[in-house]
Amino acid sequence: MAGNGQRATLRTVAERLGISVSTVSRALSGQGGRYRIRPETVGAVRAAAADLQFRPDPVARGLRMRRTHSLGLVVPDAANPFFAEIAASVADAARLRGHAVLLCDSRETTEREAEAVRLLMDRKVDGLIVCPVGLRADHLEACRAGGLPVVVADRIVGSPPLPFVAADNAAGGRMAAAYLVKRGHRRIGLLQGLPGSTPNEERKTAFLAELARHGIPRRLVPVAGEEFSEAAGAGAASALLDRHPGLTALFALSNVVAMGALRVLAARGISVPRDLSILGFDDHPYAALLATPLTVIAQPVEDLGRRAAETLFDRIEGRAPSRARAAVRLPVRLVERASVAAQPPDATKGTRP
Amino acid sequence: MAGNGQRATLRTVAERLGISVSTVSRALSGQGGRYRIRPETVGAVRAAAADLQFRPDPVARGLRMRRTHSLGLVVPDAANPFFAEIAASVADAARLRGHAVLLCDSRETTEREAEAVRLLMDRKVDGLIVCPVGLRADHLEACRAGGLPVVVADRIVGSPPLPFVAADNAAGGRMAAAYLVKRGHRRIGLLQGLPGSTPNEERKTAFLAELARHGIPRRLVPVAGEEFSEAAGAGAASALLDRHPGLTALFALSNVVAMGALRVLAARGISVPRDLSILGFDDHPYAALLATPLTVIAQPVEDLGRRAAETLFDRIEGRAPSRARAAVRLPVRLVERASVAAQPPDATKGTRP
DNA sequence: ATGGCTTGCACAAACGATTGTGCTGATACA
DNA sequence: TGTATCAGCACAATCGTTTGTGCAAGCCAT
Repeated sequence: MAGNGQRATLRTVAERLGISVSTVSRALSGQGGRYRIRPETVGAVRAAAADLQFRPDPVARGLRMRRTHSLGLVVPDAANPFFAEIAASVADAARLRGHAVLLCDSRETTEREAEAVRLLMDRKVDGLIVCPVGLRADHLEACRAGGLPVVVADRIVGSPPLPFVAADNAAGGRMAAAYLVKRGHRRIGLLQGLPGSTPNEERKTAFLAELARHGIPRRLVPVAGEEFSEAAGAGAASALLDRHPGLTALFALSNVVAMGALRVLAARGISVPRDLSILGFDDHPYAALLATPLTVIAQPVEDLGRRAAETLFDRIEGRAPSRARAAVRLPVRLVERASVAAQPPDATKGTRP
Repeated sequence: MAGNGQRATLRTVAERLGISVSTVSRALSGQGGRYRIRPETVGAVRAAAADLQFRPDPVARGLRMRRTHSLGLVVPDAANPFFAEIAASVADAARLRGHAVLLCDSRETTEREAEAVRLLMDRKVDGLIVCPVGLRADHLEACRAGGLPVVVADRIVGSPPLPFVAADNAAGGRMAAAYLVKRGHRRIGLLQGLPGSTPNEERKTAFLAELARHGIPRRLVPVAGEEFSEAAGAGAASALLDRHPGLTALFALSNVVAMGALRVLAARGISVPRDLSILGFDDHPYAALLATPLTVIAQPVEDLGRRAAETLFDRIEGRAPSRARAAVRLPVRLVERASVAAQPPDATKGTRP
């Protein structure tokens, strides 16, 4: 071991052995056979490289190869447990492949997201995983056009859709409706997230359709909410409570929306599930420890990140043509806790809420 | 605008103007004055660059300049709300400086942490923010020795300590003790995290000292727990409850430890704070919505990340010599909710628990 | 002995930026 | 007229890799 301060480069190794850099490069990259390097030479190179603790410089390699072995991850809010878990699982998947993860937080704005995408493209990441904020996807389409593999997670954007990994939102919506009905609820309010976004529309549409199948037409189901945020969830809950006092249950289309609702219920002294039942979309680590353990439709968040990374690697490594459409749907499941009460069948069935 | 598919390089710009790359480089980097480039030339270069949408390649620049304008962030668990929020604030601070953030998750093991540090050093990050897992810090000392700026956050490691940004743990310990005593508690158990780690020792020492000042000697304060994890917190809570049934309050030294304790209390049907009071270290977004809104010693988590990034940039940009010791302490505060009951003064005062 | 084939490696050109050092023409000055 | 000075730019090396091609030496066959 020759720890002479400076980092070893190919040249260091080559000079020590009195051979050329190209030979060293080929010997180390396993191209010894293809380029007819003598096995003894390869052995000597390996030994010298190990001895000098040679590690190829990813920056130089990136310049030459136009591949940086890194990928970009853009999330709307890195502090949100949902995206934090996605980040964790993406980081893990990337590590296994020897890739680095460049993390950007779009702070829930499309401008920041576009800026992040530009930054990451400039940095020559090999691929991009984006949990898009909103509805437009020009900047993402541009990546695809530029030949940069992109996979979106959670939400689906673009037409035709960009390759995506998402939860089976429709199934979740149906399960939610069926469950609430089974528990005897018929006057149900819907706390939605961002209207027009895929998770919102898929969940909402399936939910309303399933309610309709059970004899509750959609005009009897009040809907409120304008985005996926705690504040919007609180606002939506307040609005619904004020305008439709007869509701017995609320279905919140995301974890933060549910949390916003819980805060206003707590503030108003409304007891869950005695006075009002709540069903949420998205689980989170502390849902079971809440004042009322929250019953939820849980997404497999960790899988979401892992599958997104795998889908991306398929494209990066050319196993899937980058023009191919990937469409991965992950199953959701109902986690029954205590926030949805069994509602005694009542006479007001079908009453306009 | 000439969108001819390929990205513009310095050469593209130079050729369009019929001048050399070096002139273009200097004109764009504001070195026009130092190198006596004619102002009209500079203007023409700027215009052409804008027209061609030239953006310098960070990879090539990184190779030449040995500065990548990126920084590494290593956390023990990216999905933990505490570290997720640190990640979010670091990402934001980095964005403001035009730096990218490379995120690594050490999964709470020192080996992974060392591996991550190696990866990041290889990638030539300009600096490193590490939330260390454990007690040893050889790999971090090695960075410092190698001239790579390092700042540790949350925990303090190394001797002499690496530059750090941490909460005022001792003050937190004192506040906790004083508060519990003020509420009438005298038989108190301590649920610790990783023994030997700085947050743990600072919090514990100050807590026990303050209790002693109030006439509760440390031999009367049972301590359990071996690491900062929910499982360990649960185990420690079980052990304390079994061996010291007379306790009226528990002080948990981290958020996850408190959560573990809450789970066993819930499982055992012990009501908080009626049967037992709980005080936690670390706030989190949903603490107020828990079955019993948790009273905590809150750390300014966002500041922790931001200050760590700022401290790092000071070193990267040479404002602080990298041999200088940075030692930033951030104030903590008591957030009073409902998990600590006022304990009636009792006759068993001083009784061995 | 000579031509051709293989073996085993070296040379050099990229990749795209930065930067020290020339080099040329014009002006100024003696 | 000769030369010193300066403006204004070009040339080329460099960072550390990868990779197409060239080129000697050895071997075989004729």
